[in-house]
Amino acid sequence: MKRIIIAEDHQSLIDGINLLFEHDPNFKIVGMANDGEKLIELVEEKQPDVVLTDIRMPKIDGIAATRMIKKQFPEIKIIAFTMFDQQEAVSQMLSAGINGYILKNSGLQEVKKAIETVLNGESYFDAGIDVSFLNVDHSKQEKSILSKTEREILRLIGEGKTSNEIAEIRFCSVSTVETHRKNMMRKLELQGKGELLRYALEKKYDF
Amino acid sequence: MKRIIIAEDHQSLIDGINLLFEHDPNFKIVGMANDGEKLIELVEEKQPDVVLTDIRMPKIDGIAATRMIKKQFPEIKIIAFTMFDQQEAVSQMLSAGINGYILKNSGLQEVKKAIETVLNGESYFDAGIDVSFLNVDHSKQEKSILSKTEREILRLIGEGKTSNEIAEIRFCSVSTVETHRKNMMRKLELQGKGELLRYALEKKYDF
DNA sequence: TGAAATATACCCGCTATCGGGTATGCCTAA
DNA sequence: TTAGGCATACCCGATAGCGGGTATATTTCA
Repeated sequence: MKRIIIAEDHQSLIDGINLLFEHDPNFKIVGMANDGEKLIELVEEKQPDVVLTDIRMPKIDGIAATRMIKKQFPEIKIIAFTMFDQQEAVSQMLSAGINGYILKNSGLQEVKKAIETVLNGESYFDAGIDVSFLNVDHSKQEKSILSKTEREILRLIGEGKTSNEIAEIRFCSVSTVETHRKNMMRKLELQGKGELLRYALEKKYDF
Repeated sequence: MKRIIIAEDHQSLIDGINLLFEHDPNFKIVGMANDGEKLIELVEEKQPDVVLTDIRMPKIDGIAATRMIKKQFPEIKIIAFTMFDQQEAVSQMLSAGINGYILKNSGLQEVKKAIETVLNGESYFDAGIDVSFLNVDHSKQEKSILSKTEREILRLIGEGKTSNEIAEIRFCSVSTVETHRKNMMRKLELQGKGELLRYALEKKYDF
């Protein structure tokens, strides 16, 4: 009998998955969390076979939670259950050591299939996920590594701060902030007005 | 035996609700839709006792769908099932003639309770909803949610398109796009250069 | 040691976005 | 019937963000 923990901030969805496994002797839901912090606590306490987790959650997000769990319990299988089908989310989750990835607009049978597959030692990826980029993307990520200051500024950009505000926060000139912006854009091969903000928001789980 | 139709773009949630009523002789799910258009068709065909609907859905949103259904079949009870607890959404839904309003981060028991309550002729509002404004703010409900065109443009903003590109895509003037931008910023009470992009990115998975 | 990366700061110029308007025709809800 | 929301489109002015530079001091590491 395989033990499962679910982390998901919509209780209605947790209830649904609960019902799915209620009368199945092969699986048992041993814990449910509405945020990442609770998830970590539960995993440490119960040490389940499989974790099903959302990405966007209060307190600790799914990517950070996955990293923490995989570090402590590498044998626990983790499946991301989310509405994101963005490449960024998928690749971040992959680097965090995820075993499967399913989308919420798939049915619950997909959930069951994913759990069975990862317990079998294989990976499971929803058909709706574009995995074609996985071969290409690896080389591109190595040559664009931001420095500490750049990441700090990128984080502030992601928080909605303007260059002016960032300069004030960091006690430096606006020119310096702008230079860092430009250097980041060059490194990340971005172009256009909002692209750095977009990048900051999409990558914000890296910090 | 009461007949229910569900409209919701996350199949997993539909499956969960389905499981909830599967072994209950008092209720029967007679239809499921993944968008508003399908919902209208289904309601006309099946004429259920209760409709459970999301607000943001493809093609026709829940508010418009509710208006259409209530116009044709005023006796059908409609419950909004959504993650929005914004006053605008609640008041729009109220004026559309909704009978109940529950949030997705409530449990499935809440769903059952809501359905039973509205079938009893009463209204049901989730405890998580701020209804305090209903008595006070009745005149002030002009803070509506975004229109169809506005949402379309917001989606394109979220995809990184500039106003110029959006104008080309939609075969309209740049001025029009800019006006919609400004109207959205007014409605959403946003200010500052990147805020609309930020909003678009943060909300884009909620559709 | 010396090249490369990093952090700091400035220059000029461009333009998309934003904050104010105004306007007109259409459609719907009260 | 009529007020209000909606979609369309324009005006002006301000400015933050970007593109393309240059410059210098420090740190890192091969």
